[in-house]
Amino acid sequence: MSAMTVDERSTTNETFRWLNPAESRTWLVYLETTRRIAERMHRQLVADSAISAGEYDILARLSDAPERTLRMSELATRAVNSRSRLTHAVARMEADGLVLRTPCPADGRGVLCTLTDSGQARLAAAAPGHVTEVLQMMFNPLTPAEVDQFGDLMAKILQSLRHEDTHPEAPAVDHHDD
Amino acid sequence: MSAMTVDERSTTNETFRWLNPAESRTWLVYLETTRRIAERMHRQLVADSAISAGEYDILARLSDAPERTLRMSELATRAVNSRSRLTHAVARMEADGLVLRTPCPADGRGVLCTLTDSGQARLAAAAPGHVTEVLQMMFNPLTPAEVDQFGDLMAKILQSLRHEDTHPEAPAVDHHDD
DNA sequence: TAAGATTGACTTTTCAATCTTT
DNA sequence: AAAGATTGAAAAGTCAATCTTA
Repeated sequence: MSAMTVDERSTTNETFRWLNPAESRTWLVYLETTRRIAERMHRQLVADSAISAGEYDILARLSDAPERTLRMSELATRAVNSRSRLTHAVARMEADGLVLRTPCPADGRGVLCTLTDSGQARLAAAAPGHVTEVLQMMFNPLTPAEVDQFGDLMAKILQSLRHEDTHPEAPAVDHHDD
Repeated sequence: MSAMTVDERSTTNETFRWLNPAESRTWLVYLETTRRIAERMHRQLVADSAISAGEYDILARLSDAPERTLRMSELATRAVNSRSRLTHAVARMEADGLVLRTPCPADGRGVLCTLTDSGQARLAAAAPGHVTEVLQMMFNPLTPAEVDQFGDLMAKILQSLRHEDTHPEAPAVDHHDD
């Protein structure tokens, strides 16, 4: 994705600029690394436990929730995003007996999604292999100090992403030179 | 995806362990951050330029290649992965006039994929908006030193990933305590 | 009217053949 | 037989309604 290097800046308005070499290199490494990690994570889960990465995520969120239960909207926010994708995914998982849906007593519009014993068992069977893969992919190559550094940098980016999602149109750049 | 916390270690063999708190935190931040970045990148491209992130990637790889041309297998490796996904995607893009396929003269099995002028124009139109989004998402919140740090950490992980893909079954852990 | 969730149509991806050339 | 690429059917995801309750 390095057609940052297309030299066409005629559509520019305002203070547009391209990526500098350091940014470009970091961005390319970022793209390849994240793509590979997602791919390997998914493959390992499917091969060893017959669940997709998205399904694992859903099971994990439910497992951590009180009563192993979460409202669909909450689950969508925490796990996969997209309401309708979650509905489709949960419908498939319910057919497989991994989760269970019940009307929400407190709010007639809501639906509660609960992890079944079977779902919990599937998660428990999948978790060690998944964690081993995560360790091998991401943490074995890093020292403890680097693990923290990496987390800090990611957190800094994430904070900015969340901020921009909450306050759209707010550029969030520091303009100390105008 | 924090069902690293499932306390079931019976399926363990060898020297299995769970993530420690620092690793767990970094992993969760990593997952949310990368998911958000991929999502925003894709949305911005579709909204502003009517192309998907995957299509942008294909256009960009071709644009950087000599003669704006790459063999399908090479393009698959560099861009999207999966042979058949690339075939389907390129078929759609060819129908839209963005790329062109021709038999490979050197190897009768191969197929060359070439970026058309129309495809180049589409890429040029999309690139500034895309780069602006990348800057805003990833680089505005970081100092130049942090950009390098981040790139270095990612590169370290990537190197290990590539190594494991090349040498399967080689754990690549340092066992300085046995 | 808005929020929560679902539905169905359409698009994209995956997976397992298949076909051709080396 | 193996590599490069394609195909078509099945699975998953997206998007724009739709339905129900607050």
